[in-house]
Amino acid sequence: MVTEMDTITILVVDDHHIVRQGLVALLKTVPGFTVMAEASDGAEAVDLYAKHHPDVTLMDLRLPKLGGVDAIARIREKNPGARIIVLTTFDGDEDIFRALQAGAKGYLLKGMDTDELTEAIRSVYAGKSRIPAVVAEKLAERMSGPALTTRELEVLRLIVGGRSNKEIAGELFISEATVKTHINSLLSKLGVTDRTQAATTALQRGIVHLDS
Amino acid sequence: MVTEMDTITILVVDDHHIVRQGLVALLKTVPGFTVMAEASDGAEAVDLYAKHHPDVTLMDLRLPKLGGVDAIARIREKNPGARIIVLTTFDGDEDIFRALQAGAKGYLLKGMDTDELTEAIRSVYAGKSRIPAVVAEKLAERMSGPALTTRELEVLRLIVGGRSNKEIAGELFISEATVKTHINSLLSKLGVTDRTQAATTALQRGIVHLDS
DNA sequence: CGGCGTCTCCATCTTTTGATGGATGGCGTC
DNA sequence: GACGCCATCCATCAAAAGATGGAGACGCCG
Repeated sequence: MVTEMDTITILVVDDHHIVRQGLVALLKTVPGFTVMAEASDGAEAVDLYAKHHPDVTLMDLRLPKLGGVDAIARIREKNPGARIIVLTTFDGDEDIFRALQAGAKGYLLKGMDTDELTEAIRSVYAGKSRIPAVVAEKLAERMSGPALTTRELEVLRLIVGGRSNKEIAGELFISEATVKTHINSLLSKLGVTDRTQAATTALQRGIVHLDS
Repeated sequence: MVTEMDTITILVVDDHHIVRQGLVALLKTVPGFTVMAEASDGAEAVDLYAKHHPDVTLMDLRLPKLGGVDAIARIREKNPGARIIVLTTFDGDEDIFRALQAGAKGYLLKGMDTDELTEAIRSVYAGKSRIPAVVAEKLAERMSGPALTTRELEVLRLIVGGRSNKEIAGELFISEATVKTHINSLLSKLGVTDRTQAATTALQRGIVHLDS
């Protein structure tokens, strides 16, 4: 139960200065919310969490130095009760999934209005978790397929990297035939029929990222 | 020349509520800047520009209804003197290029600090254009290669869409052999060796987008 | 006009890719 | 330990993709 008197302390984590400003400005208008700290990368987020122990943390996933997912994991490692809301411009399902695995309690899309944001913060603060319908849907879709094995993921990453089967075989020290087997199973797991589709859907679903 | 007395009126265009708030909050702290209007999509941006004629427009490229590039083009069609700064989280070179083609005078990345932002606004207001080094570099890189033809672009889009050569041939009413020719030339223009690389670099360079 | 560039189109040959079927070894459960 | 389960590995064969060389159509400029 949250009384009118309580003030919810918040840590904001985002590498974009403008977004941080936006969140602070937005949250300042809501009575009962206090932004107690701001971090611009994952490592700083971990430090600031340890120092301030905010009630709720709003965290972007794409962060320099230490990724959002890892930051969440580290924070919750030492503070299992940490209430963290992921706030991102839709990166793809896989990131959502991993963030929730790592212990995020909510997942919000930038571009939501103030009401949605404040309501989510209050919900999560109250111990509930909060996943918007769009996200839940994507999540369910992702769940449908079986998970890729470690090897399959490695191969997939190399495919997205533009390597040929021969090159993949060389880099993984396996035969080209084996590479094909892995490709075959990952193709069927992803529900596609060739490597190009595998690459694009992997990117779309956020299973791998283009490092630009 | 800008005197101390002048106030620069600004139109902010971004579909993310939070980003708009951030910009407004940020700009409010700078004396001489006035955010006179905010738009959340391209169509609204065009309308509000016509209504207010701001000195400078800050515009995101990824917008609902009417894309940022098109919005820039429409605004400058009627107002050739319009000073527009693109403000985006790096979408890929092609978008930068098209935005500048459409008449954008500056290109900023979200995540820049207040000084860079204000300086860019003042520069553009003064009639100069302002492209950060990172962006200029990418732009030069893009310029290096020859442009894809209309047909090649169509084929490329279908490749990214996961179509086979046979399917592409069917959709474009040409023979499969012809498809291969187009692919061959676009491969060399993109500087890659197969369709998967073509797909990923096309996405990376923002030549095509995954519509998710 | 004549030549030049370029976009479009097509056929043949080689390489790569993907489909299929099957073998090995680890790991947990009963 | 015996069993199934699954990840990993491999070989063979058909299909798709890519390299190469070349032809006709069109606009542009000297």
